[in-house]
Amino acid sequence: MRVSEYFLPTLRNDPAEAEIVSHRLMLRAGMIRQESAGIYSWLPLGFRVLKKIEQIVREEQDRIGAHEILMPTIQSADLWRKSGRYDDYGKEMLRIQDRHERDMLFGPTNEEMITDIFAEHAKSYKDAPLAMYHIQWKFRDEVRPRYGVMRGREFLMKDAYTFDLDAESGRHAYNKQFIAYLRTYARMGLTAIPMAADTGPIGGDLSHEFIILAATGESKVWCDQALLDFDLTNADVDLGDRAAVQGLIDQLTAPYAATDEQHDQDAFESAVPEERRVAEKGIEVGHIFFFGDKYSKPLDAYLDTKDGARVPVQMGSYGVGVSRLAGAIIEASHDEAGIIWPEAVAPFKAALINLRQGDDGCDAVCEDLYTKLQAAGVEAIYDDRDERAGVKFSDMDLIGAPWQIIVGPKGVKAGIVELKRRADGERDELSAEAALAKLSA
RNA sequence: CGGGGUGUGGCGCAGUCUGGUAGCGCAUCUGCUUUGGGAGCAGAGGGUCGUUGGUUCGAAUCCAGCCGCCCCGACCA
Repeated sequence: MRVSEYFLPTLRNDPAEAEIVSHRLMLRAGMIRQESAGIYSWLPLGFRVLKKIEQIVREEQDRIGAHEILMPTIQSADLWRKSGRYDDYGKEMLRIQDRHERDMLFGPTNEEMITDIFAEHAKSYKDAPLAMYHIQWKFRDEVRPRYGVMRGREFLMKDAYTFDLDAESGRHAYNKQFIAYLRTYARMGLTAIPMAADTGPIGGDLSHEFIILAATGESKVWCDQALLDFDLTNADVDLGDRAAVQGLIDQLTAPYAATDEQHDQDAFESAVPEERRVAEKGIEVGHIFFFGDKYSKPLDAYLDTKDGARVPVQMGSYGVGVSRLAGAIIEASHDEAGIIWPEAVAPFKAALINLRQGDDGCDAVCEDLYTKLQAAGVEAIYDDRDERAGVKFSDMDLIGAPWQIIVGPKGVKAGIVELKRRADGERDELSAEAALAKLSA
């Protein structure tokens, strides 16, 4: 992408309304624009990141056998009256009427709808187990939206739902999601800690939330360092083997982990040796629930068993705040100059900086490199604007591509370019070919 | 929902107390000079001062209502 042809409205000053760092940086980097309280447009740069995050979430859901669907944002009130949540949900639910004065709502979540979908077609034990998910915009009319996309009213969420014949099988579905969640966050360069959680208004008896560590996080967390050291991406477990999966879950839930509400300092100190005690702040980026027949009974989702009985399907639901993650990742990874994207979610892997636009030598090297980067499949943003070096450095640091290739007149004469790693500022001087080879590797 | 703040060109702000017809920095456009960390000079364009009503010869400024947005708390992906 050429910056000269892109829509990248970076800001030099912090917008007054943005308090926390991710909100400030997202606005300054031209990722989002606020439309009203808690509602944002995603501009080209931000949208690229959102899509990257979404894709990782999608791949990990697919990997555990969940099927992607897409349900509407607008739902009928009748469905919610059946579950009783039309009244229970309160003012957080945005209620609307269509032209026939039928009660509708902008979905805050989709348990009712998907249960209804499942119930219509699934009739026997042969139809379970089943897992489906969608990635769709939700609306929750928060009392106080804040912190940019971290607590928006309209937000993008992945919500998955599992359907099983019995609780044991349901537990296995829950466990697979648990593993998928940890893998999802790990792939984004995040350390996520699973915490036993309250089930809240969704109900049920088994629930975990996933918290990523960030100094600016909202909640305090205490846990055993062992949880941070555990490398799940290397844990090669057969997802079909219930006992093996349960073993892994037991291993991941055994160490101490708690947020403010449940934290018990004495228990923490007796359970965790001093050198392994972690007390930090975090951001909730996912929440999973197993709630059995809470929705299947009222919405009439029953399955015939082999021996002719009729049982309510056992369900779980699993949410990931996709748009929130964009902010959360920035909270976890930035410096004074701007965002430092983990490679997996970076809008561009490399920023090609031409320090002397219009200089024949610099232009030639940059154009050649840009073409070759594209050919090699390296997502690059080429700052080809007629701007001073300082402006380009600042903007490219701000938008946070993991790598910068800096091409200046002196280097061009000597046959070298500079490769700078955004995270730590480390620079290498090398030939353009070598830089290309390193980035394509 | 309680408490506190705020609204003035795209962004950041001054002006409001003490009423006299809108200003600064950055950004934008033009020209020249510059060119490895947000350049210099010269010129130009851009604002119903959130909104409605009131007071007044005259309102960004005073008064009243409404709206938007932000922060703190209680509540949440």
